Amino acid sequence: MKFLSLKASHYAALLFSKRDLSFSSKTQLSKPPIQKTFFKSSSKDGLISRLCEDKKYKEAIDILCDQKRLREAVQLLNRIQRPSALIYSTLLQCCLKERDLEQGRRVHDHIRASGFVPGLFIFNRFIDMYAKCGSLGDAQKMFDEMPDKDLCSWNTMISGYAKVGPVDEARRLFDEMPERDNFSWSAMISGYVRQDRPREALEFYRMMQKSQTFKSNKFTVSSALAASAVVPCLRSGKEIHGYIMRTGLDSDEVVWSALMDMYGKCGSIEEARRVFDKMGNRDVVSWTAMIDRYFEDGRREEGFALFSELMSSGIRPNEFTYAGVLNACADHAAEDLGKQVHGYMTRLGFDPFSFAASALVHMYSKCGNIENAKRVFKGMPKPDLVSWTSLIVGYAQHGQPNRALQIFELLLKSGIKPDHVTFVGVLSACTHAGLVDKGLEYFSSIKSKHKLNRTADHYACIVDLLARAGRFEEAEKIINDMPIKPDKFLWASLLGGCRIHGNVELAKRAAEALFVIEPENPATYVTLANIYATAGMWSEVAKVRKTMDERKVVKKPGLSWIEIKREMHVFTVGDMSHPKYNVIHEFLKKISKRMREEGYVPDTNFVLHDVEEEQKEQNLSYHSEKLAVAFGIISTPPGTPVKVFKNLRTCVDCHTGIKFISKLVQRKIIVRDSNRFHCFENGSCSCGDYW
DNA sequence: TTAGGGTTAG
Repeated sequence: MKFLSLKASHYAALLFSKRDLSFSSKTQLSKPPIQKTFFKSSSKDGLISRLCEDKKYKEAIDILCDQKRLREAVQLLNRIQRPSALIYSTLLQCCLKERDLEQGRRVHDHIRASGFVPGLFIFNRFIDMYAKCGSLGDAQKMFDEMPDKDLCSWNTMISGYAKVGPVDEARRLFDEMPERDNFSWSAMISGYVRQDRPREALEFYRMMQKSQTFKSNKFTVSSALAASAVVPCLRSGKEIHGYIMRTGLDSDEVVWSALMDMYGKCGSIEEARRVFDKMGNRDVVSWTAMIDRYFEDGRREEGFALFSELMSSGIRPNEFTYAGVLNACADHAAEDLGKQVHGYMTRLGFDPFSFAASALVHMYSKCGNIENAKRVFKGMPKPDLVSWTSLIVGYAQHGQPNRALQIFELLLKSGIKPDHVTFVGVLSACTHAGLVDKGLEYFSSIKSKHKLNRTADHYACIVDLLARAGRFEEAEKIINDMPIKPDKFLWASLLGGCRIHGNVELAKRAAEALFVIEPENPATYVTLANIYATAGMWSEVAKVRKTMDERKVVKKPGLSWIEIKREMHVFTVGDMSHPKYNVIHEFLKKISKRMREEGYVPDTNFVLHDVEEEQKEQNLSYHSEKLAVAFGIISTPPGTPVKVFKNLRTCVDCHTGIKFISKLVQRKIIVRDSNRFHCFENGSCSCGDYW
């Protein structure tokens, strides 16, 4: 399972941070400008009852809706003799906003029972509410029942089918429409964008441009820019930019944001920044988009610096902002910074129902602080599927796979339906626990019990599980019978299993498949060579190395990093550039001697080169995770846990070595590698040597 | 007095 994916650009950022290791002083976040808390407003019950006594129901309903007390607001209907259209409209709008279909239906029932005859306006509100609450059937029924339809009814239907439902159905309606206007066109374009069909969105945009009757406006260009960003297509984005400048649409801030975001997503980050700098009215969306584009581009320092600037600008961050920054913290395992962001969120107030809260669970989970992840999760009034899944994955990767499975069972009891990502977490928990048969059961339940389609990820997980356990025949049967094409993750898992069990023949097949899919990935060559090396097949090792040279494949450098006092220290294999290198080296030399006395024997199988044993041992002692662990130990007081992060999987020898180190120095050593967490304590590891 | 746009996670 892909856990920590570092793109080439991320490497650049990490390597850059070797020279300038700390988050710059600008990144030290300043004091928050606003002190305000959501969900702590004093109860307005007294006022509401007074208003009801005075029969001022509309005002009472307004307050209840404002406080998200929709159920009570709808209940008030029973006390009103003849509710006005305005009251129904307010309630429907609130149902729509809260996506509360149940209350929406209750309003509908009330209208039917009361004999109120809805006009066009209320009909349109109903269509909108039903469609956006996900009940397209009801929306369609209302639409068909309407005695008269206006352009707005048609547009509401189109925007509801295109937004949440099948966009092709919206297209059918669009074609059937007696007349169209700008709303109809923009609803279609944005619908295609939302349904992840950006090329068709652009096609629609061009069709509109070509038609003489309709002119593009700020709505259609923003959607078209979003479509260009998703493709991504810089050329069409630039074309739209030109159109915007020619037609004066650049007076709108949303258009500017869309423009900036498009440049960022099309890889022109500098151009995005130029647009951002030129913007007259930057709002929280434009700030958030710019910050996220930096993170996406691996420019962590700039992203955090801009976030810090936002915090002092007086503009209040929203859940998108928090989610973006927290995810960057999660990716870079920057827990201290993540905690700081959490502190700001608590002080400024954040919606515990929102995905900012789930981003917190994710951040703590991925940084290995499962206790905090659990604490945040427990504080959520209604944890969403993402939070549940984050916690499951967190436990799975943190050496408590059985706990992960317990959480999954609790999720099922809560009534929330798991999706395919949840099952990736569940299957990976089984893998980490070595629960092969249990994993097979879950795998089969995805389709039979939960009625979900099994994805390539699920197949990769199950093959991983079987291959690690050495059950290659079953793994091969699943591969042969699967209805979808095996992907690179599946073959890589199989190859990994072959490495553990020294299955040379199957390894060759898996590697061949990988060479077709991604000939540029050095990991395949390295693993295959290691399998040959373990089997003593040195001529084959040489062949693999030759192929690597011919195809100009370069081995991905192993990187480990450690955060000490909010400063990031990055190490590569045999790294001598760190200012404290001498002390680190001295420490490693001394501890190696004590490790041998305790019975440690270096495992030299996993060194690619066919060199003398002694030299191989030398190479191993310089692996980046050992350097980072050593630096962590010498830089912190005795007893402090050491937390190290690695971009690749940890090697067998380092794994054994760190077990010894944890015992000798009496420290808890946590290593997050590209696949999971290893928690070393007193000579053993939480993964139970299963990774 | 209804319908259309930009930031988003496991």
